[in-house]
Amino acid sequence: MGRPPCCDIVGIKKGPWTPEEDIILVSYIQEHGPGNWRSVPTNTGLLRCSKSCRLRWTNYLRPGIKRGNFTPHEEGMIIHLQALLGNKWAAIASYLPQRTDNDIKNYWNTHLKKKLKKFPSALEPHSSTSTTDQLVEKSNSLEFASTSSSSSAAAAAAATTTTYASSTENISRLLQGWMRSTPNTTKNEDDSALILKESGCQDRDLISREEFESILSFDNVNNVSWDKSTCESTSRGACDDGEDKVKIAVTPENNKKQKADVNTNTNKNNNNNNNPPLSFLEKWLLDESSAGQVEEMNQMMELSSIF
DNA sequence: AAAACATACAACCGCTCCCAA
DNA sequence: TTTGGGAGCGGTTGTATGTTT
Repeated sequence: MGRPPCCDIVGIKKGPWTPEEDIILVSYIQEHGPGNWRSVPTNTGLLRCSKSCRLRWTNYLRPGIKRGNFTPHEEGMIIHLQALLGNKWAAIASYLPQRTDNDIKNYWNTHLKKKLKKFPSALEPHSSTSTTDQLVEKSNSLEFASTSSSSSAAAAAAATTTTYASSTENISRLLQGWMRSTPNTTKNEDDSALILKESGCQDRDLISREEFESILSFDNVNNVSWDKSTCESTSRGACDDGEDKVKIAVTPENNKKQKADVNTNTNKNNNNNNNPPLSFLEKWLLDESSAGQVEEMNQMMELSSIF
């Protein structure tokens, strides 16, 4: 005689979440933090089961979730990680922290499975050797590049965003303020420079104000603003007021710290998700053709649809 | 213009795992 | 050691939206 599933309880609401429910859930988590999902419905008055609340948070409302099209590099990562790990979507998602396991799973089922059926060569192994540091460097720079290149796609997506979607974006914006005030977020200028470096910025790179702010705000740097003093201290460079651009410079100290942080994150990932050793992944991650291969596949797909 | 079909993705369901009592 | 409950994961479904006929 087991108890009935929580979702079978009479009075529990199912189906799409309303903006009002989202706000209630977000404000509750803002106050108490995620976790103890069992108590969320009773404490908030939401007519949802705990599972539904957790799912809504992790797959949709959680800050830092990247929406919109997957980049060729992300595609490549998913394809290779799927080949390596199988349908372990949570484990795969740990390598793509901005994507949810649900998103990756959906993308695999709707896009990649079909593509791979047509072009199984995308799974062929590639060889290369390099250090873990190089892996991280490349991974980060690819991430940065994809963020920039996907801006037009993001803009297009934003143009077609529904009223409801807009409201969830507003919730996300509210959450950014919360994230900045939570512990363990990056707070000082050294860390800001580090984030810029981690985002793929090189010494003396000239990046736009938009990029500068998006990189830093995404990584929860407190009170990032676009003024000369911030630019100078944050990026160890200088604002070009006329051009609205900032010159990035990264000190050797930051490189040192980056290594330490990267190691911490790597260990964390491995501990939490039983991920495979990095040495295997670095082989293909560092392979330039990994992303290119997917692009090539996309081109072939386009051609095949024409003929 | 409308119906039929295809696609994308949010959400649900059922199962397993983990942990505390 | 066993057991019950909570959390997390992967598979699947339902529905909204877009595209084609």
